[in-house]
Amino acid sequence: MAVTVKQIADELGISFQLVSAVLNNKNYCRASKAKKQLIFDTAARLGYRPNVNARILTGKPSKILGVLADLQAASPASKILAMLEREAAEYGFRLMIGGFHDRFEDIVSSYRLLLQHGVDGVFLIALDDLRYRQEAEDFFRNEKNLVVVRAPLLEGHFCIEVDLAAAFSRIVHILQTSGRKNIHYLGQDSNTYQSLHDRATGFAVNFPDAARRIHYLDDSGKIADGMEADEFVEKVVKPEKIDALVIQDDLTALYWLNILAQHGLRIPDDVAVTGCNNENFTPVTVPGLATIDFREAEITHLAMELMQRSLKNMEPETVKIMPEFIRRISCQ
Amino acid sequence: MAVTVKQIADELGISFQLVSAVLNNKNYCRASKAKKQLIFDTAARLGYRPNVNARILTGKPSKILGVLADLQAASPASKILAMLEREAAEYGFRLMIGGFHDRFEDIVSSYRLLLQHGVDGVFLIALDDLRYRQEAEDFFRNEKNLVVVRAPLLEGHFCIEVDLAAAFSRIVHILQTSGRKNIHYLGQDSNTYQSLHDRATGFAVNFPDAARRIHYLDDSGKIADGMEADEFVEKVVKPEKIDALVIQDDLTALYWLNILAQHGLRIPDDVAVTGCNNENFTPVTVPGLATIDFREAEITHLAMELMQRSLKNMEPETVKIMPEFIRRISCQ
DNA sequence: TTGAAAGCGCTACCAA
DNA sequence: TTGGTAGCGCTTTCAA
Repeated sequence: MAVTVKQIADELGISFQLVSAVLNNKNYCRASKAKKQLIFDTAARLGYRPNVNARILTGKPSKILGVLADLQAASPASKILAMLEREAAEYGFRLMIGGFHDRFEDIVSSYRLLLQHGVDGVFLIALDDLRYRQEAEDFFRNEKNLVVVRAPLLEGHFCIEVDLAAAFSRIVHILQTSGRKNIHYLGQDSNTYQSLHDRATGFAVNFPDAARRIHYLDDSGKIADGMEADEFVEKVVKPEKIDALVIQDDLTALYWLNILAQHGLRIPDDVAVTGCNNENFTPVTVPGLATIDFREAEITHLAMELMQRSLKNMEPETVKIMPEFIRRISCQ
Repeated sequence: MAVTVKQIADELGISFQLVSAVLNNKNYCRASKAKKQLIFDTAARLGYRPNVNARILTGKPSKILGVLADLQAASPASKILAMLEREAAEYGFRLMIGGFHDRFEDIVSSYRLLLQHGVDGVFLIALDDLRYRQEAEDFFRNEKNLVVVRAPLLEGHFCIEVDLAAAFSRIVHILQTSGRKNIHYLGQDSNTYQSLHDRATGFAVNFPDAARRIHYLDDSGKIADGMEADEFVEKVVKPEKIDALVIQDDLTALYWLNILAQHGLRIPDDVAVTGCNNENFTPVTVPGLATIDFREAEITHLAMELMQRSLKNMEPETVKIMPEFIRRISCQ
């Protein structure tokens, strides 16, 4: 059995209330120095650990933060969770996970469960699905202490916006500056996922004729009109002299890196290639793959910062984070 | 403010005890059918959610499971966490995270904190560091409901052993069967990390002359004796006619895939290459990289299963999981 | 300088 | 078929 304040009190023949007051350094406690020391010592000796649930019950903050995250999503959500745990621990918070995937009802029930456990606040991470935007807006409207990370910006809440559109626009700019003349985009169609949508949008702002430069991929890796990757290289990339491919993510980029090489195109000499996500393998591809880093460390640091502000009842705000372009040989 | 049993009771002019008894379907409750229905309806209408902390305080299980995990570790820990969350949710459990990294004190304090929150049990995941083996053994000796996943097997606890040694031994066997004559191993030195140690050990059991077949890498990617990778290919791989390289992980394998290709060696014709971890990029390397899958789905399923048994006070046991070799072109 | 009392929301037993 | 009582461990106010 865990040690309680009462046991410490009994041990010393005093009241448990005094013990509590002393251990929490309460200003309403005027115990003598000697007695204080005695209490501290006994607590340490007995290995006293306050019962968090009892404390929460009296209305104190739980120091638990909920994390609503789509952990099945692409890698950044897991990365963020890992770093967030560290960050939260620094401020004395625990993380409780509420997973969801694909169904908005799961988000709702996960969120409710987190509240039942008395979490002080909740991070919403990587709710990337645009179909739930309105529902989320409605459901969370009156909730307190919600910090939204990489998800649809929610009115009235603290949000961190990872500006993928700007990042992709910047890639185009860099490619243009380094002399690329015919820059195209490869990625999945973006009606559903905000982060995919943003990438294509960011790419597009640079071109009046963006439509013909954007080639959508279907789930099997083919071009959306049914064309195989090989065919695409021979019938589109080569004849049209495409000299730069901006690709939605590193995994897809790695795939195309290889396809292009197999067709005799040299990277970056003939075609520059860029990816996104800064996956662990990008430094060791051949050639090293230029990519975009989300700056998860900054994101999680900021997320905790915003959570603190929220807990202090400060006014909600949206902060933009500019992902970092990591230049590597594939786009020299 | 959250709705309480008392509010429901007041609303209906009855006692809150009755409400509690009815809502929990207690056998000691003999309320009339009509009243029961009334209580259920009112609870639903008011959106009643029981306060978990109060419930825990009365001694009921918290339905919270702690996860002690090194989230900074290589990918499998994050994967396992994500899947474990799903699995736990199926059985009505929440997960609370206690991170640690590199310091055993962190494990201890994280563990204590989890206990303070009244977790029903704790998963210990990816404590890979052999230096802590003894400390862990001692510290956890008398703890209850600990399920150890992919970590040093702990006496007296439920453990899941991912048999990497067997998997690496099996790779060697497969390579031999398919005619490879001179199989070598590349990986980091294994004094500290159990999982690295296991790989080399599994490789070694097949050879009386294992020592000369194992080449340790230092942190910078060089061979431990200071030789550069390029040099190694020219001075060792080619002259010694090494025709298979078993490599500790996929990322390192990808690196060597490229090094070998740059030196004119064909894969798999001249040299077969295998990795480990089943990282997302292995299907799209050139050629596709043979690898080892930890079978995280089975691991997490089993982990929950063992946790349930532990909660039922069944006898601790250790279950082995055999990782799956995924054959791809790199080792045909 | 200290202790008694009340209360957080809930469960469970017992008496009516 | 129901309500009273007690108690989980803690915090805080108030009285001594």
